[in-house]
Amino acid sequence: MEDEKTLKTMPRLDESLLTHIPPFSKLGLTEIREILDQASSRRYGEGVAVFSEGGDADRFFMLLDGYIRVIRITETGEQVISLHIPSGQLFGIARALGRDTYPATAVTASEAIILSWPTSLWDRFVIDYDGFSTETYKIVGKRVGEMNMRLVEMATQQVEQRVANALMRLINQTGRKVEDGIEVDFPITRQDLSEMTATTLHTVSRLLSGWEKQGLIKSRRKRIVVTNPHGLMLLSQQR
Amino acid sequence: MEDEKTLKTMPRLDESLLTHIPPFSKLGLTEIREILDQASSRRYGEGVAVFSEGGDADRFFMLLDGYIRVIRITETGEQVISLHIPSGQLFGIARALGRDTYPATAVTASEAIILSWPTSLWDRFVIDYDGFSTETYKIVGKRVGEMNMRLVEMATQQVEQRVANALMRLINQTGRKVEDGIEVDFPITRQDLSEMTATTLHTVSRLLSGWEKQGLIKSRRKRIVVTNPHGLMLLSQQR
DNA sequence: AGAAAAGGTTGCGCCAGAACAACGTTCGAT
DNA sequence: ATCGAACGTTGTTCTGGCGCAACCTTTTCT
Repeated sequence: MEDEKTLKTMPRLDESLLTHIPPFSKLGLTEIREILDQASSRRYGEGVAVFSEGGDADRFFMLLDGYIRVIRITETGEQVISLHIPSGQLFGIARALGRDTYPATAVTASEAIILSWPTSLWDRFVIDYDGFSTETYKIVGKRVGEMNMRLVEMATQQVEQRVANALMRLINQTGRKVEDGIEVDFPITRQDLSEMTATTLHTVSRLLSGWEKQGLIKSRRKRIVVTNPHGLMLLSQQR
Repeated sequence: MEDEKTLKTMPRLDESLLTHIPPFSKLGLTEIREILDQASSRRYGEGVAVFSEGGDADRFFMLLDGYIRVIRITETGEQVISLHIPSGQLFGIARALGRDTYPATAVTASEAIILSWPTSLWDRFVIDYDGFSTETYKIVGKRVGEMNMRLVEMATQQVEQRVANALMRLINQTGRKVEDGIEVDFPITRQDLSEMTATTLHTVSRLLSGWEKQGLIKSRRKRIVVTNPHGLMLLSQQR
């Protein structure tokens, strides 16, 4: 769980890694080259903490491949998953929100490849690269919007709707087409889903069993395939 | 509820209005003068919508006096209060998050005096006034932090704790000292509190009655005085 | 291979708090 | 002063889903 910092600066990162990613997509190749030359790259195993709540926000990150879960832990030890980050997004950008410690913990939900830069470079990026700031805040805006949606959901919806919603969101954002439907693209347990929807793993298990009987999903250990997205959507909206 | 736009440009707004307010406090008097000269000022009655969810984000606002409630309304017509904004803060800054419509509705929780500028000036402010952007994002960061806290609360705490928390937050952020304690500085109903904490007005009423019997608070219609903040805090933390 | 750990299922009892209901109180309008 | 609307209280009933428990299945470790 401890992340021993083995930051290796890869001698040659391919420019094409970034050319289609929002905060960089408006930049020229030379600029992207500059940015990459200052980045560290690292592979993380599944379930590893990239940074921890309260820690010094000394670096910011870009997820090249894999998935990241942003979690918070309460005084009583319960976990709450506040966000999933798909590949191609910046995260740990405390600096952009005027913070100097990380407000939450980031854990890899699957194997991941992550670029990072020292936070001291943030201001330089903002100044030097046109559009970088604007594009970044669009991402922030989206995340704020998502959090807001979840707040409203938690305040007004029943457990079944919330879990259905969470699952829909997962397959929309991180779904991968498989033969009989769309599969959540990283290992996910009942417990994880319960921590995303403020319920217990038991309730999630019962719901998934029910849905499987209705032919909406198929699931095996840590894997969920949604075979009938439309049916699931109806569930998430009903009432 | 409809707000007929009677935007009057006040001939002389006092510079001292802004000199101690974060995004402006680092600016010189001439810069503040410039900013004020471009602002419209308006008084709003209680319970008036300043802008509405989904509406064109054509202006951004600064609350000079009073309180603003940021609400969202679900398909089924339920309200959820997602934020209270105290005087001295910017709001409706959709532009800062790369949005071109307002993501929520802002309603005055009390009489209010509000400055506003056309959104087109936002970029100009960011460019022209040093530190404006940074200070603004600190505010955004704080709000994101608050939303996150509420998410965790809703996911892990019982109703009693949530309501106690909400009340603590209200008196900390907007409290006004009165003879026998600290009073919430704007009219607030049981319904309002229930919309902040995802419960019903009945449950809130019962809780407040209980707390009053325990000597923690005193309340009359639309007014709540916390007479024993420490005791309330214990409640909000317990378990 | 065998054991242990992690993940998943299912049954059952219980209770916090929602839903429903009826009534009291305060405020503002005329 | 009267009336109606908004706000608040309190009693009773009912249920979603949590807590607890027992057990099964798959994966990982040695």
